[in-house]
Amino acid sequence: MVERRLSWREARAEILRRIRTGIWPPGAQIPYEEDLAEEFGCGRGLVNRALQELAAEGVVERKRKGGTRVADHPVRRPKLEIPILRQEVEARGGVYGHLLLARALAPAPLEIRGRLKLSEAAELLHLRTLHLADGAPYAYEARWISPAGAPGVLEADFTKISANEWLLRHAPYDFGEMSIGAEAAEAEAAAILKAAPGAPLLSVERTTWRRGEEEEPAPITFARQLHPPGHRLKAEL
Amino acid sequence: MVERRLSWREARAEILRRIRTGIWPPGAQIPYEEDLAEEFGCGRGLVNRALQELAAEGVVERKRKGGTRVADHPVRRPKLEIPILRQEVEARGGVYGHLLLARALAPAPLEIRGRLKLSEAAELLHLRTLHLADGAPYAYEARWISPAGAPGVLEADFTKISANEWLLRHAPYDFGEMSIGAEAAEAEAAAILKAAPGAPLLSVERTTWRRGEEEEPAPITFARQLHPPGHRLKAEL
DNA sequence: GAAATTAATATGTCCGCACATATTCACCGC
DNA sequence: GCGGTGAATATGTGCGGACATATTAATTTC
Repeated sequence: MVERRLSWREARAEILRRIRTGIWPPGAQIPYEEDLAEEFGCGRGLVNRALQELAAEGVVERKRKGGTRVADHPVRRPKLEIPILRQEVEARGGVYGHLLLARALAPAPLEIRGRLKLSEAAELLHLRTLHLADGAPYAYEARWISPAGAPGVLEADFTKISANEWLLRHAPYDFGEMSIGAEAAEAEAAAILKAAPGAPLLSVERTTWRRGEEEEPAPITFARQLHPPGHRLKAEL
Repeated sequence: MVERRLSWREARAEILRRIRTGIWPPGAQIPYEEDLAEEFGCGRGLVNRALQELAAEGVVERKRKGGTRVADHPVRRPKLEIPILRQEVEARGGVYGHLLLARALAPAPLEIRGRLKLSEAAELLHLRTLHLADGAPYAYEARWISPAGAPGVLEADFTKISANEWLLRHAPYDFGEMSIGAEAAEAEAAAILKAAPGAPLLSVERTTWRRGEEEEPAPITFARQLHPPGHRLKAEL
């Protein structure tokens, strides 16, 4: 039971607490909005808002007539902090820099075509960039960009602005995927990152698409960033 | 300009569109709620709701008196998928299992004390567990649990239920951190995970706390999971 | 008894209003 | 000028009511 009159944020917190502590276990039916509103001493609107947020987060499932129930797997979605390299570096008080090591327009390798879900073998812009923090290697990036998904990309000068930032500005994506793993440094990456060959590198891959008006989603870019040994990504739970 | 009367979801989408397409560039001031409400043909409440969601996502920044402006770096927070091993395994259609390799009550090592921000050298429950997917090594976990933060933990039988799930059920956390990196397999981990010594392992560390009523937050647990080579974490952008 | 219709119900959406709260800005006295 | 004071203002929160919509349950009809 609750004593005070709750705000909608407090109501959400209280509901979440009851789910987390097992008072309302997964699959259980939650009291109706009106009943909760009465218990919490607030209007139905506030309970509705709280429950809608929880539903959006995947904690509960709601159906008209049939009420609200706790999701089978109440999800906790950790939020990864800033995946944009420049911000990552500057947030730590470092000076960001980048070097364009290679630039080429070439047919997409098979692996990349798969990542971007490209049916035909289109020509892609391929870039290799070294990102620096305070002059030290921070990430070695291999990137493929679809000129169809990012108009104007062939004219851009990526020695001045990083591909990451250019794309963010000129070809914003609608959705994408990210994948994180550990890889052994092969010779080239080891040399560039000043790591020992075979050293464990953190690998971060990103693929992004743009959703057309009524067409099929168009791939924009695929990028793989390799971080030197010791690098860690942080997230909040 | 907009023709139809918009719902709050449509309003949010329209505002997001204007930001993404650069009509309202980063740093720009957004019209006031009332003006937008008039343009969208809806009440201020709906515009308020739309803008609040965008503010919660970090797309815009709002201040009382001073209005709403587009964030300098309209943030995209990738959502990591299910970090709970059992669900991770079962979602891929695998059979989950786990083996308790070691259990001991011992004073906290210095490194762990630092992670949990423990001032005194309290005794912690230390566990080493091998998580399995279809019988194959999936993750090798080293975990320290504070009996103070997780009452009853000393009586739990972790051969039957994994520490992860026991904690989720009996000592839910309020907040925590997560850190992801790549490490070379030392001898013990390599043997247990059936990997070559020195092979690149994905390391996932989690620390969780519970927020007391009015007291200081109490640490619950710190866990480090090492995944065999090739393992990748997925996230949506 | 099966199928179609109707009623009941819980959530979804929205409005108009009111008041709280934080911040800015103009004004005032010195 | 300079610091303090108070009004103006945009957002934050909340209520109560209304109607829409989807789904289930009950009822009627064949």
